[in-house]
Amino acid sequence: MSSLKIPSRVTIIDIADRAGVSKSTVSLVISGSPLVKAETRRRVEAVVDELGYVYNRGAANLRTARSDIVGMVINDLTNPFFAELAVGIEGALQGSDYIPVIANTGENLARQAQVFRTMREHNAAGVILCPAGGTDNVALKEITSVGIPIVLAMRRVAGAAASAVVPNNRDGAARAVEHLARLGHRNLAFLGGVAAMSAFAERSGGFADGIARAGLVLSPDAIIEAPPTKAGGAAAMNHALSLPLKPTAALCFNDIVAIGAVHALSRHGLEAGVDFAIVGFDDIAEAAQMSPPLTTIAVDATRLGERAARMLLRQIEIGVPRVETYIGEARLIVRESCGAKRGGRGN
Amino acid sequence: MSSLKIPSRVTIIDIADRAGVSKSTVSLVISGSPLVKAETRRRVEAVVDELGYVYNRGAANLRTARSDIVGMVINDLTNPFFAELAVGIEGALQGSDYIPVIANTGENLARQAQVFRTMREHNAAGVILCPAGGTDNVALKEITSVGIPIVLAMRRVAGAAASAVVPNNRDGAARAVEHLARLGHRNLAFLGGVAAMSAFAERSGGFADGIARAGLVLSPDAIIEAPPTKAGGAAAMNHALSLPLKPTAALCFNDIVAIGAVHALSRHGLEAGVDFAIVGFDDIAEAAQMSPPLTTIAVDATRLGERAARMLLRQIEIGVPRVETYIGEARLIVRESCGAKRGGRGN
DNA sequence: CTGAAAGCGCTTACAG
DNA sequence: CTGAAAGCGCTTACAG
Repeated sequence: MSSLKIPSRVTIIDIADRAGVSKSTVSLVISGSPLVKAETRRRVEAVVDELGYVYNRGAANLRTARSDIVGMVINDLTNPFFAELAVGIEGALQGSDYIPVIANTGENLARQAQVFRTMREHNAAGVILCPAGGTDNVALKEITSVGIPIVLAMRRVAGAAASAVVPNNRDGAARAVEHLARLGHRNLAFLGGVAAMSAFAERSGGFADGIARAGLVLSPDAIIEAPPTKAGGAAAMNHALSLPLKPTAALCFNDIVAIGAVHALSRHGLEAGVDFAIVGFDDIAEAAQMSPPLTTIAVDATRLGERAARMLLRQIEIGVPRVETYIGEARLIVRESCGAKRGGRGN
Repeated sequence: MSSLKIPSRVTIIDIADRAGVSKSTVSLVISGSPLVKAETRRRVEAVVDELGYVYNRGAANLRTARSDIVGMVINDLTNPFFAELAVGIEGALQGSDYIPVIANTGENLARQAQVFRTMREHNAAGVILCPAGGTDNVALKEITSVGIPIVLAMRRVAGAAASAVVPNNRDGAARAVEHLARLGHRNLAFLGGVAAMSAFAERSGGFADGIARAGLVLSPDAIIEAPPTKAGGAAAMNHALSLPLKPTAALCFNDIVAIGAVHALSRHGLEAGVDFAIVGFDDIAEAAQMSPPLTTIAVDATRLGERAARMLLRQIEIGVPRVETYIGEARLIVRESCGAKRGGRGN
């Protein structure tokens, strides 16, 4: 039972005393300044090792009025899609001088506002935001008005002149519809998502594009809003199946919705990929594992996260606010839920 | 194009000047001290609002030699299981005075050491660690020796007197084996995981317990190590199927390994739950979605994360190092991959 | 109840 | 090439 002694922190003054130099010199050594004579540097470094000195970033940050904290503010971390995005962000920040503080807003605007304030109290160098549904331009002002760079990820904010990294939702959705049309489907539905999310407008817009391109007509009740959850997906599918002109295929707002839709289907005695074609969106890990494997639009969340982080880093570096947009690709991944592998509609 | 002016930070001095008090008084108001006269408080608060003052936590932390940063150091954030754990931790930290800095070590010890250093440079108030495989007691010293509380999550570190929050791996594994034995299996394998991980010792140990309790004999080559990945799971299953005494059932180190094992099975023309019984471990979200739905041991990652965070918060509060352990429950969830729903072995 | 003063651990012109 | 000094934005005894 050695009583563990907690040594009070070693500072540059301790180093200076021991090495017989001033703390200015120690500071220069630590920051790698070329001004310091090699011999002096060596002596100081020896003492640094000897005393087990640890740099105090908080003190340095205060002095320089900078910060090495970056906010990673995610709308829903329980969705594996956003978790992947977070992994990408974290990965791209490794090796940079910044560390990510993470916050899960759970689509809650009040919580998001709290988080913004915390970021400011910490003088965050920048923020990557997957905005909670309903986030508006004035909410972002809390961050942008003080010159903190912000990069939106996955979702945009209406009317905001903010940088963003998003997949090509519109194009991806249109391609999914074309694929379904090629398989012979004439009556399609778009399931899930709510209008408050920018991705909904883009994906359902692409759905409409695809319908038009395929020379089909867009039925007004073909677009069925529902929360982007499994339950929402199931509800939307139930609604679709009750329609007078019953669709034979659906593009879902995201993979989670698609999972719910597949469940609802089977509760009706219908099998996805055989009796009804389903296409998801995102390509989360589960998509390939589920039964039947889900045809979906892959957007590569990890890569989008990396992009967002790199964009933020660049903006922090240049120091002046700047609006950039990166549109990532959205690729159709054909698996079995659309029925393509079984030669089209099974009925 | 209004050129956006970035106002230099408003400080308590600005508030003091404007309110006609000293900065000491402003500080007292901000910290909610009861000493301040109500009238003075009101005046100061009005100015705080008027000037849009934002508290500078970095400055306060420097002065008080405290910090509100907590490290969340995760071995593999791409595994949805650990992502769920992270969600639990973050959730429990909301409303506390601490914010989580996240780092994904990717099972890399060098990276983990780097992260520890960063935590010290930030004077972290505490650390929640899912240790990278192979982490030893001396690695933890970097954190513990300076009195920073640490809570291990999911994995222990051999010989370390550190607090930990772990599921009852041993018991869960034993129960899985009993279940399999009840279904008629006599020849079982344990697939995946490597000895460097404490969970491997515990889960494979529980496997052995279960074998003994069922009155079976533990074949020396029944425990097949492999990386805890899909590829590892597939490799382990291939190996198992090449054994002279071919097993008819397997407990897998975790669900990811189980997914790989199921794939390998189908490449051999075998179906999980029909030709071969599979049980996973963890109960990640995919487990219920996959085909066949995976029988597994649920450990409730989110709740374990919450527990770990609350334990850490308590330790930070009491201020003196203390070793506690929380053992979470591990419940058998019977789905289809074990064949129970189809009446035992299908052959 | 309020203010003056010291100090947390750094960095950065400025002198020499 | 190195040191003395000022200061980042707070908190906290201490006096009054």
